[in-house]
Amino acid sequence: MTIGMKQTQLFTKTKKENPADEVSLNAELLIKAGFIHKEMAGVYSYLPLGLKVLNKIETIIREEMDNIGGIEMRTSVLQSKEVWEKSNRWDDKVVDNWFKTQFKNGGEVGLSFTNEEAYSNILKQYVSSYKDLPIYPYDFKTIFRNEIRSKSGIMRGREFYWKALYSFSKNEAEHNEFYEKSKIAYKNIFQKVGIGHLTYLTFASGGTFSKFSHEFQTITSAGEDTIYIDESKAIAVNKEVYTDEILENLGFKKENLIEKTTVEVGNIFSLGTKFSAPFDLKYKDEKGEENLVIMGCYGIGLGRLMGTVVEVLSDGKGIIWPESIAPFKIHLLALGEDESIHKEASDLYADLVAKGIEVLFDDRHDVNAGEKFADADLIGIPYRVVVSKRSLADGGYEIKKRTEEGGKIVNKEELFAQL
RNA sequence: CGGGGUGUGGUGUAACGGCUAACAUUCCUGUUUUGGGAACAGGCGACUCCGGGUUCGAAUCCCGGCACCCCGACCA
Repeated sequence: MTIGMKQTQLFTKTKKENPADEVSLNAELLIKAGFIHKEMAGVYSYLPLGLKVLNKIETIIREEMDNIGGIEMRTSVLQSKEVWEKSNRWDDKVVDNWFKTQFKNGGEVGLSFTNEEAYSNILKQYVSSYKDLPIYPYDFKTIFRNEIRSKSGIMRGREFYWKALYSFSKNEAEHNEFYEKSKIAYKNIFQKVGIGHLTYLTFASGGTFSKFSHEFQTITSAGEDTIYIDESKAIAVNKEVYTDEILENLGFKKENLIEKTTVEVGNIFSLGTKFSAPFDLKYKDEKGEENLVIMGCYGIGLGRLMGTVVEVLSDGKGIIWPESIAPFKIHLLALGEDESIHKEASDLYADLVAKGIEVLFDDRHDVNAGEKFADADLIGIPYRVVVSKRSLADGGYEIKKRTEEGGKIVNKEELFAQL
């Protein structure tokens, strides 16, 4: 992973004007600050700074998935028609948001919009005994959905990057045990990326094999969901299952619930045998009897998560990245054209990189202090360190948190002691 | 997919049916400046989304298409 980056090498530039074709805050800020580029409606490229953030989110998720037994792999983007016909999800009448294309010989092929079929099909080759289970493979992958209408910047795209884990268990009890573990892992993830205080485990409609699924919903006006939160229990109910009967079953009291607009940043789902049955995914138990594998799926959209963080954490000047997923820890600014200042800043940059501290170095010579400050605020790196004539006269460098107004002067030792 | 709106230099905007499509920003040159998008001077950059039509004349009006945005529907 890149530790240091010089701004003279970073080709992106900040913009003063909001893009005319974006309304959502996340898209406005991320485009102005140079994190993403809009290719078309619902399709964005990640520029160097944006990719840094995405990679950090990916690392956090990977750690949590590995912690609960996840094992990473990567399924193909091009998907076989035959495989999807087994679960009856190839037909456009069943799934209407497929992106499909053709081989030269005329055969049809799909661009993956989810992974249940791919995993079931692959694991059919490897799972045959109770000794093979449980297993928890997962993907980071680009997914395509032919949405009729995309919206909200990177919160809902036609192409997006996600993590999908699938659990393969011997029985319900084993499945439930993992399902509960996954809830904790998910909570950790949202906590780590800085939106834990706004994110609620939410009961949502389940499907064929379970009464409920669980969503992780983050409070933001940019969201599309409505949930009812019980603060005392720190859990919520999605509007789609908000009925008197269900509230009673779950032990919610209506008068304790607060309605909020939220965005679904993750969800976990019990699949039962919905896919293992059509794929004939079975194992032999200790008695030699065949049983269907019990499955679950666990998804997080990384772009949406990144967009949500921006929606939730920003001010009038720009983005405020949590340190955990900021593109860099430090934004080092050299002010003025004086070569001695740039030499000093350049040495400090080298020291920071040598210590493994991630730093974006604004080494531009011909840019005013005010413009550098404005850029730093917009980009939103947690610590700003200024090297200038004034700071050197005062005895060192000025360090300031993005969230604070004033900075303070520190020498090199004090600076490193803080980081 | 229903309804509404918008397409003009890289970006953001302006222009009555009528002069060489204007302004700001970005970018380039130079001078000055360097702690909150600084100043001055000069310069580059546009098939006004595409295709038709009306007109002496179209960025402007009409028709068709495409793209983008918003509301709704939809959303393993």
